[in-house]
Amino acid sequence: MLSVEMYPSLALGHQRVGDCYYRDREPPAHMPLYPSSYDMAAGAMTSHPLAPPPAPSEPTCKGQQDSVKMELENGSLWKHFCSVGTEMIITKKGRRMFPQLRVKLSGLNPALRYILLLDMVAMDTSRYRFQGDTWQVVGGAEARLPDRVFIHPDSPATGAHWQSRSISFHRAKLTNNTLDTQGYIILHSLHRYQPRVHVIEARDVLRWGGGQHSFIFPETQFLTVTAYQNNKITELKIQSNPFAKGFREDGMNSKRYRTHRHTLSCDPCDSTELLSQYSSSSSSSSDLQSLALASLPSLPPLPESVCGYGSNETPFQESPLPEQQQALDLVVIGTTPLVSCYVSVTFTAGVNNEICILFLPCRSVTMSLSTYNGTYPATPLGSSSFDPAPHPQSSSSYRSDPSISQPSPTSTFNYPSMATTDYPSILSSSPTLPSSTTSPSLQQTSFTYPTVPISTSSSPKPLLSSTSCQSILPSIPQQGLLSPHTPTNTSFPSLPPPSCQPIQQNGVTTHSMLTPPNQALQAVPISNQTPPLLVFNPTAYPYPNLPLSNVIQTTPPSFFNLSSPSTSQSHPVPSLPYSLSSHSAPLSYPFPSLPSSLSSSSSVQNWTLPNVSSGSVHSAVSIPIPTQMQAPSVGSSFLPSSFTHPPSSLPNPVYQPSSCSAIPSVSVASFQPSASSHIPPFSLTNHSLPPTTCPQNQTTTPSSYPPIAPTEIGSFSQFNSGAPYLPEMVLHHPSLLPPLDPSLSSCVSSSSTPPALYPPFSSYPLRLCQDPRSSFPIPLRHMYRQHQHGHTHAQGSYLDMSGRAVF
DNA sequence: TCTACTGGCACATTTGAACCGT
DNA sequence: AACGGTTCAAATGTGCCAGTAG
Repeated sequence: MLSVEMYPSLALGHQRVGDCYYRDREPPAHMPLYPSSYDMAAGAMTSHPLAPPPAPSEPTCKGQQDSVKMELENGSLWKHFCSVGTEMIITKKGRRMFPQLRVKLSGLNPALRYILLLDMVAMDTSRYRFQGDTWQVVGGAEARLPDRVFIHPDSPATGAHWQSRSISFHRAKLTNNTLDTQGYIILHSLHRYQPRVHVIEARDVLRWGGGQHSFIFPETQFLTVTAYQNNKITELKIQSNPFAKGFREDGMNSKRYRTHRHTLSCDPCDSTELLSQYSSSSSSSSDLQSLALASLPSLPPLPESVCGYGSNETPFQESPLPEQQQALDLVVIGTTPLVSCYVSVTFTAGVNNEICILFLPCRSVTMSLSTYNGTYPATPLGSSSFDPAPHPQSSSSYRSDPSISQPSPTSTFNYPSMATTDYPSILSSSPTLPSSTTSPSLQQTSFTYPTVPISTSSSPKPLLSSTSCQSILPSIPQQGLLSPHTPTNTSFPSLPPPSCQPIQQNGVTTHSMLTPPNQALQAVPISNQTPPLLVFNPTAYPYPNLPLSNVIQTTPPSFFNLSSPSTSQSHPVPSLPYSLSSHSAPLSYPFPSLPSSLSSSSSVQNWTLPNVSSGSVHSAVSIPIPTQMQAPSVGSSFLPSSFTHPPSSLPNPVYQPSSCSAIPSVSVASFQPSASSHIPPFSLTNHSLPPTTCPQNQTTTPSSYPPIAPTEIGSFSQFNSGAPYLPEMVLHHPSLLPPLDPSLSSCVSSSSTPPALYPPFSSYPLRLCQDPRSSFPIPLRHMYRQHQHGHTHAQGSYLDMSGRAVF
């Protein structure tokens, strides 16, 4: 299955934004771009600012670690929108994004499989309002919502597949329905978000956790709205989106036409005739409409395009790859095409001491990394988990370009005009977890949330001064030279430096996403250059047979492969019975990590859905975690009530999944791919990580880790037999990973272990949803539709990660 | 009263089944 | 019977707008 555990880093959710860097930048480049709202909130709550992480060191294998690059194909369109202020409609039923996120990948290993994910990162903790033609901060952000991730329907697919076509996330939908059951990405209205794309190496259908590359495109950030606020955006959308052709000036549903529709003096039949004259021609409807409208003397000439690109661009092109050809042999594991499923996985290591897997019905291809904690909002901050005060610095990321926007006394919010040069898209080109304490990806741990003055003022504050880049940094050493470790000051200078690329938000050193490439965060054109990799430390560990570019492996391959003597005994893991054909659509994949009774496809298909009302999840699969890693009190089963959400006092709960406590549980022991051509039962041998492998102490190189006896992976040609995966490679940056409670793990008991700033992390369930329409050998759209129209949830209710019934 | 949100509407596009001819 | 092309209807996507709720 999409073992979530296979993708622990994702479980981090928004907080991962901090690990996103412009890899082509030098040291300052790895400063976190944006802390998620969650991060911000967490930071605001904590009274124990994290110590700055060690100064990043130059990766020894820089350049080798990763050459994965991602380009935003429709970047020009995005930039147009960004220059105006991109708004995305969100509805209860879900709304697609436009412009759609269409990217091009390169640098992947053609033989390896990758999973592409899309998620949204809250850019700040503010709520906005469109006033006076500008966006202004009007208060604090809403409570954190369930983190959901959209899995590209092609996932998993080989690198060759991804690189051979443009990758479109046009099927991703945004919703403001917090109770959404379709798996759409849930967002708050009037909030700012930044789309983020993850490329995760999927070693096989059941295991994720290879190198992870996260990308963001600054120009793709947007504000969510339920109705367009800025007319310019509306015009842009109408001009650019084929679905909105009817609203174009030459369309039959245009304002102009509507206005005149009932007042037209001309005989409607005339227009009809005009249209009929061309009805048989190849003229587009727009052309016909134009002709029809042309007959209306009261209408002025119709502009071709508001921005000049609307007519030339084909913004709504589908991915070259027909959906039916797309492969999706990932999400369906354990079910038939007729039975799409939700997979909810919970990381409970350290607390519940087990990993629970929920198989739940679903109809979309999204994965929810439910780190949402319904109780989380209740924080020491008061009524809001977020700092209600508008953070000038938070908006600084939207630093307006003086050359583009006129200074406004009201400090209007202006999106920056995008530079002609593409921004580096890579935020985080690195393994999910840094293997070294110097890993840039851990920069987020440098978030030293200053005690931001909580303003209760209801007066709207300017989102951003159009004349200056606001930063909370008292002083920025130098443009582009601000170290991510620069001590932060809790004070917020009213007058930020004239220009500041590095922006610190709530103490989080970051860069303006809108920073022109030629500045501190100067980006290298994506298309032509391979930005230097700032990401990782040589301590990254290569997967077997992975090219050096992909060697960084800091993420446990899979939580599902938790090795534990007890686990192996109680839940024999069947060997993978299938080969990973590129686009095979597994109709019934036995679930290796499941008890034998549940491993069969039939069992999975008939899986009983959790009964929310009863407070128990019947379909949950609990995988005990090694005792030594267990928290003092561990639940024996996955129960809704067992979700131990981080206390509101947690400094930064979002990091918990990465906590040392979680890693040991993942104890990669069973993930030793070998040269052997068959897949043996997952070894459940518990490979306790020696103290030396403790993330906190991790400064050693891969070579320092004795290879673990490789296990046969099977027919995965991509797996190099010669390079066994080293579980110990899963390292954690001390500053990033919340140290385990000393009592929980010996590895954290060392003197070098920083004080435990985080309580044992709670569960971080992952919910996977599949869109049956994608890549199945047989058409599923019809079935999908039937489900949709039924408005019924025959699958039953299921428990969201927050413990509440979703449906 | 204002703001944000919702649902219905009309229009356009997409999708897939049905039909037809080879 | 199989295949390919065309047609058509339904589903879906989109912005607009009136109404509603807070």
